[in-house]
Amino acid sequence: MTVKTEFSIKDLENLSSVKAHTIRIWEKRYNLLDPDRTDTNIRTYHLENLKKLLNVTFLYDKGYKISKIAKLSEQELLALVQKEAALDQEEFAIKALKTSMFDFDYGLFNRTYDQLLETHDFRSLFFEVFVPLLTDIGMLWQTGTIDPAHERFISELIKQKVIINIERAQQNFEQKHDPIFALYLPYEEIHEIGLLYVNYELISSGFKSIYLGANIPLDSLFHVLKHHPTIIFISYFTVQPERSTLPEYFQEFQSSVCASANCSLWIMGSQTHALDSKQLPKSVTKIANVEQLRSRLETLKKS
DNA sequence: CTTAGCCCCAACTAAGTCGA
DNA sequence: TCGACTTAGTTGGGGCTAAG
Repeated sequence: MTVKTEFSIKDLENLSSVKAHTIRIWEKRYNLLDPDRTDTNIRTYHLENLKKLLNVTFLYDKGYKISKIAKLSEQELLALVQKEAALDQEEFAIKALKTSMFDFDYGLFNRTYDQLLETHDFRSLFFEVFVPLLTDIGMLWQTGTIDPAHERFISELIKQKVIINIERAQQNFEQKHDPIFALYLPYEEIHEIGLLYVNYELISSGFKSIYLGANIPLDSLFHVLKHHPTIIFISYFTVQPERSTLPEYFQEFQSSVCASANCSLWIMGSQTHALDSKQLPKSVTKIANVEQLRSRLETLKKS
């Protein structure tokens, strides 16, 4: 069997569903393709032309203007196609994960997760799929579309995946950098996924961490500090402590936890977003997002 | 010689954008 | 918000060529 290497404009029309007329006008107006010609001026296309046209129509169907597509270089075109394809996959995965939530279907959840891992590392999976999923679920939960059992079910599964990845990172862990971090949640704070993910970031960046977990009163921190005087605490506030009591909380941290030692607390989470960094006590640092956390870790690595 | 397919050009239509 | 301009796709006509 011989492989077809030359195509007529009609072939391209059939393969791409773009009218031959339109292909000609795209060539004329935007120099989209540059086919060879026969002696009698008939267009003949190569496989490369076909591939390009299929990429162009893929983007075109996504709503990109033909004039914009035409301005892209070959590399830009390819990159954009890959990005859109990834978005497609992620959107599809989020739908599948929601379905798994409604059916309490572990199998579907795990299959979807494994599939995503073929094209994503855990970090991008977490941010491109899990975070949007959790945001959506937050909405559904507020509007009463789902009940708490669904929300718990999916959150626990996500938590498990973060934990598995922490464990994996711990297995070939070697502490490369100081200082040590201690992670905890304050009283009544129920959202643990964010903090777990922070733990994952720390360990995979070569920092040692002590994961204290939920419902940790401030005086427990004091005891940790006795063993590790240079430790940095990280906490994640999404519902607790309440915004109005935050200054009080920081005050108490300052006076009862780090009375004599020099210590610091990094705070993350939605409850902290409105805080003004300048008004915080000097031992307390607000970290707006994981991006900022990573750049701080980079700085620590260098020192 | 007819027919089908391709070429190019010009004109039309529809939708979107812009500026007074 | 209204008319002018821009963008993009379609339609049609006239001409050329190859095949039946």
